Amino acid sequence: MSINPSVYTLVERISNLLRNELRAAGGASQLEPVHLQALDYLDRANAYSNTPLAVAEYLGLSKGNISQRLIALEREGYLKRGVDKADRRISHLLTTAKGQSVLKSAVPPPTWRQVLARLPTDETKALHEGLVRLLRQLQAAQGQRSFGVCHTCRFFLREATQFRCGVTKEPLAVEQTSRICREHEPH
Amino acid sequence: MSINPSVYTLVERISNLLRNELRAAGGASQLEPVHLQALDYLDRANAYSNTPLAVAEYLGLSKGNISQRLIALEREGYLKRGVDKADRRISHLLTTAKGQSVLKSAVPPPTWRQVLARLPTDETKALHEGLVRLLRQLQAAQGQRSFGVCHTCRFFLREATQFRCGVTKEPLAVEQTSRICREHEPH
DNA sequence: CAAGTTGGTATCGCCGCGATACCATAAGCT
DNA sequence: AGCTTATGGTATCGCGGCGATACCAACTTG
Repeated sequence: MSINPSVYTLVERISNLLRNELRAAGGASQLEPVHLQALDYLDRANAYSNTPLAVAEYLGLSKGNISQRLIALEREGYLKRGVDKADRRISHLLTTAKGQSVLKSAVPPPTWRQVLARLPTDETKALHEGLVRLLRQLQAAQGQRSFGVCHTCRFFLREATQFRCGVTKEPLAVEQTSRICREHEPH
Repeated sequence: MSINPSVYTLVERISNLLRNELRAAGGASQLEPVHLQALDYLDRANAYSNTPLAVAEYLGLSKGNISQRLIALEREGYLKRGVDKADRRISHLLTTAKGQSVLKSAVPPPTWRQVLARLPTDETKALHEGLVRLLRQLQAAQGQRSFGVCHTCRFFLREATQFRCGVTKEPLAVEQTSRICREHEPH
C-alpha cells in the first residue's frame, strides 16, 4: 500500500480528475481547461507577469498556442488588453468582470472546493508542504521558472519605508507583493 | 503562504508539469499522454479490468474516444487483444513486450522518477497519505469508481486456503490481488 | 422469443497543440 | 548614426485528441 498506488500514480489520477472537472466546469461558458487556467493565472499575476509569454511559460505550452487562446478570450470579453508603456511589443492582459465571474464559479471546480474545504486542517497542511516540495523539485529539475510571490523570492527587498524588487529595482505596491511573479526565484 | 499557493493551485501546476512531461516522454514513440496512461493502466489492471470500457472509466474519457486510442495502440503493436470466453462482446487488452518497453522508459517520466526517488521517505509517506485521502474524497464526490487493489477492497475475502472476490465469487490468484480492479470499493 | 441492455466501433466536427514562418519593436555593436 | 541580433507576439498549417451521435453485436430479462 505504500508502494501501490505510488505517489506518481496518485498524482496522475488526481490530475485526470481535475482535468475532467475543469472541462465540465467550463462547458457552460464554452471554455476549455486551458482557457480557465490562463484566466486564473492572469487574475493572480502581478504587473510584470500578465503577458502572453508569461502565460505560456506558466502553463508550459507554446507561445503560438497561448497567443491564440488569449485572442479568443479577449474576443469573448473575458480579457482586456493593454500595451506596455515602455516596450510597445508587450501586451498586458487584465481579467474583466465577466472573466472574474466565470472564474468564481468554475475554478476551483465545485467538487474540489467542497472536498478541499472538508479536509482536516492538519492534513491539508501536510499535503500542502509535500506538494510545495514536489513542485519546486520538479521545476528545478527541468529548469522552469517557479512563479511564486514576492515573500518567497530571493530578490525581494524589505526596506525601511517600503518593499522593492531586486530584479527591476522598482519599489513594490503592497498589493502587488501577493501576486504571482514571472521573475520569482525561491531562496 | 498557507493560502497562496493553495493546495488546489499546487495540484493544478503539478498536473500541468506532468502532462507536459508525458507529452515529451511519449514524443519519441509518437504516443500522446492518453496513450501512455491507457497503456500503464492496462499493464497494471487485473483480468476483470483490462477492457476498453474500464480504461475509459479509469481515465474519465468517453468510451468512443478510448476505443479509437486502443485501436491505434493495437495497430502499432503496443497491445494485443483477446476475446472474453464467457461474453464475446468483451475485449481483453494485454500489453506486449513493446508496450512494456515504452512504459519502462516513459512512465513515470524520467524527471519524476528522479525527483520522487530523492524525496525524503517521511515526507513521501505524508504526501502519499494526503493524496490518497484527496483522491478518495474526490472520487466519492463525483460517484466514480475507486480502482483500487484487492487488499483495500470491502469485497475482498480472506478464506482459509485462498483469497476470494466477493463480487464475482471466484477464487483469486495471488498475483491478481495486487492489480487494479474496476469493481473495487474502499472500506 | 421479443424487448431492452450493455460492450464496443464508426464517423463527424470542433479545437487544442506544436512547428514554422513571419512581423514589429527593442537592444547591442562598431 | 546605422546594422545586426534578440525578443514579444501573431498567422497559418497539419495532426490528432475529444465528445456526441448513431450504430452493431452479443447478452439478459420478461
